[in-house]
Amino acid sequence: MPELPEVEIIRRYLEQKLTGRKVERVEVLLPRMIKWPTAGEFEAMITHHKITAVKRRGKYLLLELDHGQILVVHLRMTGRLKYQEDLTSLDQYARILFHLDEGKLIYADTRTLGTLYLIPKSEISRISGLATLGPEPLSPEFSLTYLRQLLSRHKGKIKSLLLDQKALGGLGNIYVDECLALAKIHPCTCPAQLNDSEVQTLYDAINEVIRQGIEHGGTTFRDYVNGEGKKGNHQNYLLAYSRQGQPCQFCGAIIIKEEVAGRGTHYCPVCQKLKK
DNA sequence: ACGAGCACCTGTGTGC
DNA sequence: TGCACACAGGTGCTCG
Repeated sequence: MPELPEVEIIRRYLEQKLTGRKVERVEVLLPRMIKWPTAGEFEAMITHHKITAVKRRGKYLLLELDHGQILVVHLRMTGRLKYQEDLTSLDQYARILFHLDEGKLIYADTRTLGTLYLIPKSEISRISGLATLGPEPLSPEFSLTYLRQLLSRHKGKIKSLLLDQKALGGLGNIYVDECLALAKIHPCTCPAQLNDSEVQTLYDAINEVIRQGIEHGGTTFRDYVNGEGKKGNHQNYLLAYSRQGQPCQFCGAIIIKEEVAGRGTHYCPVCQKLKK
């Protein structure tokens, strides 16, 4: 479900609500959500500890605790992390409950594909997806030079490169389609074929799409809600994603959907022509 | 190095 | 109405 903008929106809200809170009790309702350590150890090691910071890397949320352990959460497709004052309206798919000294933190997940870890800060690189995460849009590490080098080395399709978290941390299927639509690049384009001005356009598009996604509170189709349980607004601003059959905002041609890199892919066949 | 296929799960929308 | 099937904001594995 959530990509970088959605996770960042959740982080910002949870940071306000959770920083300084103490965990008084943990209830793991579905033990297989916990990848490390065991569910029992997970409960015991978090209990009685304070949350000192709420951070994010790519699509991972990192809740730092006062004893040097970090609660790492990846929401995958349908995970939700919500703060609420009490349990009067508990999510039907609640999988883990954190009872705090003030309020509750709920991990809910419909498809249960999400992953949670508790790991010492110094060993965080044992989570392979985190260790190999590439630079994020809007960060200093994501420079034009970096993107240019990335593109020159990759032999596959541009879409699969942008989805690769080792290349770039935080983009997912929605925002990749949006970046390519804004930059007017066909998803099957061979990255090395892009000229300097197209690379610059793509670079700006990636940053702009992510910036707007955050500004609009993320994109909600069905499951995504922010830390407060509310939907995002960016679905109202999309250029391509889920707009198949509707007119392109730039030229009026009909947006099409087909499979690229194993994912449903939406683009304008006129603006985003494949260069040969 | 890359793509394809599958696995992990559950819910929803579609067509018959 | 019921059933079967495709598909879904992600990632990691195997295989060729």
